[in-house]
Amino acid sequence: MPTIKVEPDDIIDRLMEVFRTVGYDGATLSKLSKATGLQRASLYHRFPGGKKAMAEAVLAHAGAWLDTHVLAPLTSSGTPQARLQKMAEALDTFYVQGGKSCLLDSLSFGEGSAIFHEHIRTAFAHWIEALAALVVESTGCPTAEARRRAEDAVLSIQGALVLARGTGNTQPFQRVLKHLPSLLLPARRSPTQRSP
Amino acid sequence: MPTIKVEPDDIIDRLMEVFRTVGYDGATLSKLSKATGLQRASLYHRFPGGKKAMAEAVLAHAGAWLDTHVLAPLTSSGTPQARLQKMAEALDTFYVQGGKSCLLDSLSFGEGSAIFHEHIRTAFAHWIEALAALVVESTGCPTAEARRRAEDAVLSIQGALVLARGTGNTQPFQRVLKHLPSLLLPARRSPTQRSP
DNA sequence: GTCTATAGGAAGATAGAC
DNA sequence: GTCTATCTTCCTATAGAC
Repeated sequence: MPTIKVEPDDIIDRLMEVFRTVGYDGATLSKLSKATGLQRASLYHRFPGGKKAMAEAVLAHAGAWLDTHVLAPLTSSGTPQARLQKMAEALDTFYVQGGKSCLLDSLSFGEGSAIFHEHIRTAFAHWIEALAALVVESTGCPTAEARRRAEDAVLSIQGALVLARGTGNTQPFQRVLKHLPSLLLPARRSPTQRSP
Repeated sequence: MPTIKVEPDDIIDRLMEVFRTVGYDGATLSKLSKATGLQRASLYHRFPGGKKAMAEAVLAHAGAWLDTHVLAPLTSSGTPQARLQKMAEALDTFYVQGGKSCLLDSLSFGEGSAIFHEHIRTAFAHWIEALAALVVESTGCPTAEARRRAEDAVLSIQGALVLARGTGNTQPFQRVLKHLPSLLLPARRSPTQRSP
């Protein structure tokens, strides 16, 4: 146990950087090797399950991060605005001001879609449920309406990341983060009703 | 010239189905061959530039579709609501009620990101500009505000597709399409100002 | 214009030395 | 725990018959 343990989190972070940038099919062992500084065989020593196991470890790491930095703040004490603010700050860091893609998007194409579909599905579900619960608790609005707003929030974040990747413009992402409170906790008038 | 011409649009459609589902890196010649019913060599006969040329043809085809079914209706005559309705119907068809992904998303990962970035960037730009022009023309609001609303519209569509692919739930996509008029042409009150 | 056959290389994965 | 060397499979792309 006195042997120096090479931080596995560093490795995971570097693997994640590859998967979120090029997707599952694009993440070749060569790229993963280069990104981590480890030879292919060394990666197989740490992840006997190969590339699939690496992506699963990355997804698990991101899931834990979601729990800690997004879901936990949403259910903490403090005003709803403060809790959303915590989440927004965490997302801003995780997505590097909108410049990095979401694994839930990049891993849902190609071979990854079949392998990780259940994991991706539950990640979205937990995120939406936590936001909807906050909306219900804070506004007392019906659960169906709260769920719609929560879906809109998550969808806006994901869309802003797609737009940022496609255009190089991260302003929409910043704007979405900033307007999360007004989207989720509007002062009055049901957003389902629109003017004549 | 009397030789029967095998519809190239059918081929393009089948190629597009592969690229939008698995991305550029995931689109192997085997999958493209199986999807089109043509052997690899036959695909190279039609697309001497190989896989890259196939994806470019698909992207050009989608770009032409965008011009015809999205951009043209937006600049046509008729009420703004009617024009947005035309666009929404076209998008609903193109994305198969939210069940299919957008090429601008799937082709922006991995090797495709470098190859198609400029094409993707301009596609987003034209789409947003056309929507912003409609907003300015219809509401007379400042161009900066119109552009924000246009970005929000595109971003919501993209995010809804990501969410649909991740969760299997296409209701948010349907809701986004339905609420495009209220998002882009709200009756009153600037959306940048939120209540105290 | 389509096919079979194949070249040449990169993919994921493993064996075994150190 | 990391490495070099290697295996097998699959990849993109081409040659040439029909």
